[in-house]
Amino acid sequence: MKEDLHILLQRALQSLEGSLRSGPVDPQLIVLDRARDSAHGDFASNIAMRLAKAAGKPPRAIAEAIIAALPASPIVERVEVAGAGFINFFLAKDLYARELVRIHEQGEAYGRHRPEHPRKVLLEFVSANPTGPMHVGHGRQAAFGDALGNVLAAAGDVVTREYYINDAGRQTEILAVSVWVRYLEACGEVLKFPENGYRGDYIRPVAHALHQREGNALRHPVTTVFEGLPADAPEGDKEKHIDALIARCRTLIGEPAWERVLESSIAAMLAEIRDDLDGYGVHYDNWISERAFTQGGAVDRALERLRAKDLLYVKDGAEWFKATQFGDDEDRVVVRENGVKTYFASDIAYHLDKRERGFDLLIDVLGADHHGYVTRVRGGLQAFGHSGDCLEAPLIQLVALFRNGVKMSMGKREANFVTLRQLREEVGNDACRIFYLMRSNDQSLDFDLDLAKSKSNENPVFYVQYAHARVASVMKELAVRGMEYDAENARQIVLDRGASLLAGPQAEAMLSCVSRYPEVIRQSATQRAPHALVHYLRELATTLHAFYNAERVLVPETEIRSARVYALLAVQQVLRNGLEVLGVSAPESM
RNA sequence: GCGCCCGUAGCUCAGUUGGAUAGAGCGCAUGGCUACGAACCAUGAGGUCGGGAGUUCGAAUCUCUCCGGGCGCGCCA
Repeated sequence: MKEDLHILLQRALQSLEGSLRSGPVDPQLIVLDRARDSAHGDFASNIAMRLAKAAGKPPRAIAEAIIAALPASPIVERVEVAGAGFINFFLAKDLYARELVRIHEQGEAYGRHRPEHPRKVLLEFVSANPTGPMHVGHGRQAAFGDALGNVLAAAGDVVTREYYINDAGRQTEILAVSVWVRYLEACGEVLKFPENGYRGDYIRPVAHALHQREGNALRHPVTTVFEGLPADAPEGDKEKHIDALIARCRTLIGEPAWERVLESSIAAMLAEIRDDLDGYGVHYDNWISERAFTQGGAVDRALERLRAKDLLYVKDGAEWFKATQFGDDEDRVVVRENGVKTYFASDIAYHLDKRERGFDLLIDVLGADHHGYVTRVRGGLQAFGHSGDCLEAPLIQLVALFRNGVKMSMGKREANFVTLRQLREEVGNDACRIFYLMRSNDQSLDFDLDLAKSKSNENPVFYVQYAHARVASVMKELAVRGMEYDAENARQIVLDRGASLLAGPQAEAMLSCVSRYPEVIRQSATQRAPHALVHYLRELATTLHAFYNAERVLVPETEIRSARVYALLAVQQVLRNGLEVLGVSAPESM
């Protein structure tokens, strides 16, 4: 609807190029918005005001000229100049009724855009370390990433979802040693658990499984294990302590056994994460293992290329990347003094690989605490000649969980924290997702458990789902009463007399709102803002509820009934499409 | 100290390529079920858009500055 109008405006401006003294007008410049006040018509454009300065003419004069140059079209009833130079479009009355027909014809595809040359987008999100279960912060990232992927796909991008498994590096070694220490306990040893280990209960089953497989083969007396290690916190340094413990473990049990512990621990954590995401309805196209990626030599090759470009140098025994050349605050280490490559090194290679796989746009959904990291990764891409713009990193602000009005602690190394699974089981997937998605990603979120569970009106999921179910209920009632509804017949009635049959403030508001859906999808994609869709769906549900309360649907008059049912089914379709994009179910009854 | 995010109605928040009278939900007040689901609807009260300055036809939106809150600033990931 909006696109048709946009084309008319473009044509008008093209024909005026000479007289406006402003040269060709970039179509991007043409802003066309829904009028907030119906007195201003259906759509309004401020293009005349934007051109006024360059053209050296008053906005209203330009507006008049544009209107005069506007090609005749059946969709436009009349056009006015208003205010400082707004061009207000009043559309043909039957246009909204015709849009209903379009919704019925396109069904699930309504609102989806099909550009000629779709972008290839790589969307990486969650990528939580496989060192424990996902927490409520990951839940927000998962909901956002998944919905954003759906929104982009609906807007016409080809989206690939990827999970990068951080299964290399120190954190996984800490995981393995945590499992081993719990294993020692399972063997009957009594000891003090390291401060910097993963102390969560989820470690214990992994340790018990290890005990079942290995028996006491990896058991060593506590005195041997801790003999001569640097002191743990609070007296000593917990980092030094755990690193020494890792080294001790590897010596005592041997490298082959260490590898078994490491791999089985990671596999167990990863299985739980995949299971969690699966249960949450989040599915990936690719799972990329950092270890496999590194072992394939990709990181070494990337570093070699950087050396060849003279973008690495050695200082203090470590090798550094000249990140400052690309806007970072300081240069960054890629190879540590001990010869081990940093996570950043593999991330450079990984992002380079994404581009070399042919993706136009890379999106990393990150927790807000990673914001300082983005510049250097972008710098890595720029070092290989890629534009910095090809990487975007929407930051997801923190989630604070409240129960009974009390904020709950969330550290992964703490014994007790609320997992995503617990949250889902407590409040349900749908409420969970909507709650996460209704706020802008750069707004921190207080997740009130009691509120999400209470089925109160403050949780819009019920409101929107109820609107959807309500239409289903009307259809059931129609059948119960034995009333006639023929879709083809209704279509013809709406095409012929839709504007008059669906008149009245509530019907008009509903029809106008439902026709906005394609615009909302586009805007939501452009702004990387799934929450805009949540707000829209709530608004659409409002117009449906208002219409339902104002007008009786199942009336004896066939034409009126058909038109109203036809309209409700169209709104229901759009609600379903929108909920689908958000990853929320659209129930027939509640 | 530096960087990023946030500050809008009593509460939680929408509103960013600058546009017409700043919106929604909750809460509060009042009203609506003997006909399709009242998990709903209708009406109303409620604002110096954190403060100040600037840019211009026009600023919640852009710039500067100050205040307040959150998060980062590792040879961790």
